Amino acid sequence: MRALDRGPAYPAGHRRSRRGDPQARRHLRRDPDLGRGVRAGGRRHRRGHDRGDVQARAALRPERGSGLNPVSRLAEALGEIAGAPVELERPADPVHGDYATTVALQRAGAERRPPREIAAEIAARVQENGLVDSADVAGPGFVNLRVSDEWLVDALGAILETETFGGGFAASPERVQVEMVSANPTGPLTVAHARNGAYGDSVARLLSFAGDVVVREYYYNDAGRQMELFRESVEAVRRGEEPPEEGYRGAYVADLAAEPGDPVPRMLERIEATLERFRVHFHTWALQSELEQRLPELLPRIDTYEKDGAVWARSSQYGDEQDWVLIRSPEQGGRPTYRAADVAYLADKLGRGLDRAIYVLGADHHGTRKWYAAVARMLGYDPARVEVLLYQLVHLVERGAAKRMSKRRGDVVFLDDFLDAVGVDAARWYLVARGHDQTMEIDVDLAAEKSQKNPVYYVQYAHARIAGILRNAGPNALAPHRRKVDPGEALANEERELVKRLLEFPALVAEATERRGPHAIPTYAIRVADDFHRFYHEHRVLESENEPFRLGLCLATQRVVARCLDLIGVDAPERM
RNA sequence: GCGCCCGUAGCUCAGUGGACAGAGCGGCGGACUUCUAAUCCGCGGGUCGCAGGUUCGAAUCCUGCCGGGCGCACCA
Repeated sequence: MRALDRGPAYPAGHRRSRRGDPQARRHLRRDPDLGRGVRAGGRRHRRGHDRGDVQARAALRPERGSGLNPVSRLAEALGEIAGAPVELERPADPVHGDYATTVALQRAGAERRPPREIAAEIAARVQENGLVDSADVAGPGFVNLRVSDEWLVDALGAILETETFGGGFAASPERVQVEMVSANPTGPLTVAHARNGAYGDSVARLLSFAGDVVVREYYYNDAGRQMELFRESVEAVRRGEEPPEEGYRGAYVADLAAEPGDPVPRMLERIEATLERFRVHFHTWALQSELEQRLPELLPRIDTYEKDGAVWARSSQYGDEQDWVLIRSPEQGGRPTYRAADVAYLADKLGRGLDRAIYVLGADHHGTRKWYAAVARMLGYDPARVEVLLYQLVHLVERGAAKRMSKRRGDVVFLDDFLDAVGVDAARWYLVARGHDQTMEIDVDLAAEKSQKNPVYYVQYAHARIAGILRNAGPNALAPHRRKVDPGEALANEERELVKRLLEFPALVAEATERRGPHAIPTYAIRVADDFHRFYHEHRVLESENEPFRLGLCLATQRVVARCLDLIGVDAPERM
């Protein structure tokens, strides 16, 4: 059993490290996970409320595990009849029934009996039991099931029982930190960073929905060579000179040069504003310079040695491919490398009561996977507590030709411009709808046009249509007594399909979370919208025979659609 | 050379052991006196990179090859 009432996850020194910065504002942040404002700094606040948060969440979570999920319940009941765990799937072809199981095929080998024979026995017993309308054997040994209208009506009732249908499935809730974006403040965020944010934030939202307590953190190097180059570049422009060879250029550098003072705080401010606009809300910001101050205390904790005047981590003995320099030799300046800060950072994360530290990194950093695991081992922590999530890179295409992004040349598509062109909803949808292991192409020319064809509007429209129906139904239509679903006649095909679609949600969202694959959510949301639009087209809701049932169906659909959209950071509009 | 990821319809992509492989976009043709037509219905389109293997069953798992992306720093 994991302790949930440990001390605060964040010591004061790390809550908000930009104090002293001109723009280290202490704004009250809206925290989507904890459902209330959380001050971005201050230990007292957190200590007083953390435990309560977890318990409040637990109380909001009527659905633990598979207990109340109708499909799981059916599978469990079938499992008892079959004498083996049963998984239900939805056959692609409707003639194969509502649900199917391959349990007979799987057991045939061990039992040394023909699968169809086993399937026939199971089907017969299920039929007798009255759990389903019909159970048939098909093909090599599938058991195809058709559920009754009553079962579907009850199932819809179960969906409507809780607004968090499908959530709260974490086996043992954890304190998780998701560190993402973490771009150095040497320029505005680009669409490449946006993929990081869209992906990482959706994973964070999934974990939160599962029941974990999630904190989003942004880490940046405020002291390294890149920052020097950035400041030098701005200074050069101010003097009317060319930026250094390896420096930064582009219109934004000129803009920063036009105003006096350190450009870094202004850059950070812009980054933060862009992220807020992109609906990625950070709780904490970590600085490399602060972590470096703790090196004297932390480095002795790990396995190091000196060679050629530098201090090395013996990471090759802990699972990495090689050893790495932590402190440069005096000839090279004697400063710590970023890997030294990595050590301090991970020690800090895992030492402050976090169960799991998640890094969201572009595929060009895949080499650091073994490094982080090695650091965890060197520090004496279980490497399973460190998770590195990789996403493939974003390529830009312009006029059919690949465009190489380089921030230094200013040859990029900034996230702000991308959002101006396509809107936040379309951008977030687009960036998370592809599998994270898939390289992604963004056609700069078609970005704006594409937005009108983005399936996100199809899904949002389903939500808005339902909102319209519920508005017209009036405030009393959904009072509990009227939601008692009670179809006056046999359910129509479109109604059955829609209920079954909604019932897929718990398993789908759990798998998406498990696999860290939020792209399954938009794919599913399209299916839900599909089924709803078809239903809508065929049947009237208001003033129909089945109005109570259909209103319940609409409400349940609206909630699932809204949940899907929220999980990927997209708005669910009431009108379109 | 070594490591990670990817090759599925014209294009962008779903589909990590099940039944004839799917969607969007693009093309063609239909449907609104109605709770929103940003919708619905129909048609066309694929040697799932190639070759073996495992399995009752493979786009999916294993091996090898071909093609593409990304890494392999006293840069971050």
